[in-house]
Amino acid sequence: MLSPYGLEIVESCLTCKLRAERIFCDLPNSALQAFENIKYATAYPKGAVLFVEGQSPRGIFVLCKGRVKMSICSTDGKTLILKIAEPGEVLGLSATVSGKPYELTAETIDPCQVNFVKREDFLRFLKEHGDACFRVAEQLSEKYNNACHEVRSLGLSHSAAEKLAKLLLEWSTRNGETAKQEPRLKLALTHEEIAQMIGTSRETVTRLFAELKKRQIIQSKGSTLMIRNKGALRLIAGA
Amino acid sequence: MLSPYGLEIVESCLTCKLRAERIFCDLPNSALQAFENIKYATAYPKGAVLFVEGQSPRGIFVLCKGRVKMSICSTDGKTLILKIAEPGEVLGLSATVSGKPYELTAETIDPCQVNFVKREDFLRFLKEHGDACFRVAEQLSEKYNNACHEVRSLGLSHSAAEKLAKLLLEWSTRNGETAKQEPRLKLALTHEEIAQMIGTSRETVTRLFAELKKRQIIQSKGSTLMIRNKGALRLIAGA
DNA sequence: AGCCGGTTGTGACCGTTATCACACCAGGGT
DNA sequence: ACCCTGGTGTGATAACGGTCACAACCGGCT
Repeated sequence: MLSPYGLEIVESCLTCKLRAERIFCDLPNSALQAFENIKYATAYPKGAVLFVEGQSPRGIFVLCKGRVKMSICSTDGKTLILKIAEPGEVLGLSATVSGKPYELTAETIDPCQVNFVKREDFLRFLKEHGDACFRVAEQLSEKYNNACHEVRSLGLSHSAAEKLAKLLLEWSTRNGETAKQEPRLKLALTHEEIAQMIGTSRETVTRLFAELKKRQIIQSKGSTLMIRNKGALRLIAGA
Repeated sequence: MLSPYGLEIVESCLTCKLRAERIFCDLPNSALQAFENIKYATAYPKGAVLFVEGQSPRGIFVLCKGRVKMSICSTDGKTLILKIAEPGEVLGLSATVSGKPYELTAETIDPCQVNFVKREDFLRFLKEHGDACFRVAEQLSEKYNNACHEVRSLGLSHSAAEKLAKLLLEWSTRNGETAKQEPRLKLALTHEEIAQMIGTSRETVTRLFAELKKRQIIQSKGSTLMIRNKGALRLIAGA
């Protein structure tokens, strides 16, 4: 079957082939069946806003397909991207558990498939399924861990160069490029967005990239970026 | 009874008078009894290190009395204080749940009473007590929320002045001084430590305080600080 | 009293980076 | 071909804040 935004919808969690790899989805069948009954399978186009920071929590969004930009934003319009969520992640979890407002804004950057669960339903589900509750704790730990990394990067770096280098190195540890001498990665974000990820200005990012290219540390063709000198990059990252 | 560091030890969680006010301690009696059996009541002097970031998790530390400084630290020795933990908080929780290394360092800044629970015991306890598991999720949400605030402050502020103003305003919302026109607060930290909380240098903090005093926004006698112009402070904080 | 360590105050200097202001260059639509 | 829009390169300028270097201060100790 084909959905609105050119997505093939996975109808049921029970038959989802991606289950085993995911932290949250991989539950015993009884719990999964219960989950099945309270979830709403939905799809969003690129650029859709799932929730906005400050809203009181309506429920959780389990991301099945596509990527979602998680950000905070100041009164004067400056935006900071905390992370790009990947399939398998549960969005809005901490707010839904605690009842406090969403602390982030979630905006799709691909067409996305999402399972939504209303807050009351979800809380009831947790009370009834202890094992799911533990998974939630695990997911929250994961998120906390992430946030700590962000704090470390933002708070302990001396320069924008350091933060950019850290980001590139982190990206290069994905997609099985970890071990490679000269890892490649797809630059899926604009300079503006990268700037928002490391808390600096767009111009600075552009200049830093130019600098890195001049020093032969990176190289790019099209949207593919190749790290030619991992050592030098690590040096800049301050480790 | 009197303990090593001049602390009066609360022997049992079951009779602890502080229970009701605390998020984690307030559990049904059956769970609390089980908790009682696996916890070790311990006491630490001021300056003791409960755990260090990067260590693999030995277990959780429930803080009953005293304050604990939670910080991260870079390779070159720079320190960033994320928060000062107060009684009732559970330290090392996310690492213990996920099994990943502690992401923070915990150091007592008062004589402290702490209930320690070994990781295996704690995980078993969680499996057997669904309601406790939910409390853990709540605590983790709380911590995540905190971390997000830290990220916001570090990442979206334009200046050190802004961050300091935010910190002072946050402090002033404690101790029931919230509503007051000219809230007072005890300055329990040195300029150095304040600097580490907002990710700036000690000298900058000193200069900022001088500036604020000159502009009659704050006033201090001894270790007591009085906010004389909340409006102006809020303006500096950018809200 | 005198000495000490830790803390606070202050000046000078200089690097990093935000900001503004453009030029430039795709790609898409008409 | 044209324009537009959104992304990218690059210079000039100013300010914020880190760092170094001291002086001043304030307990506590002997």
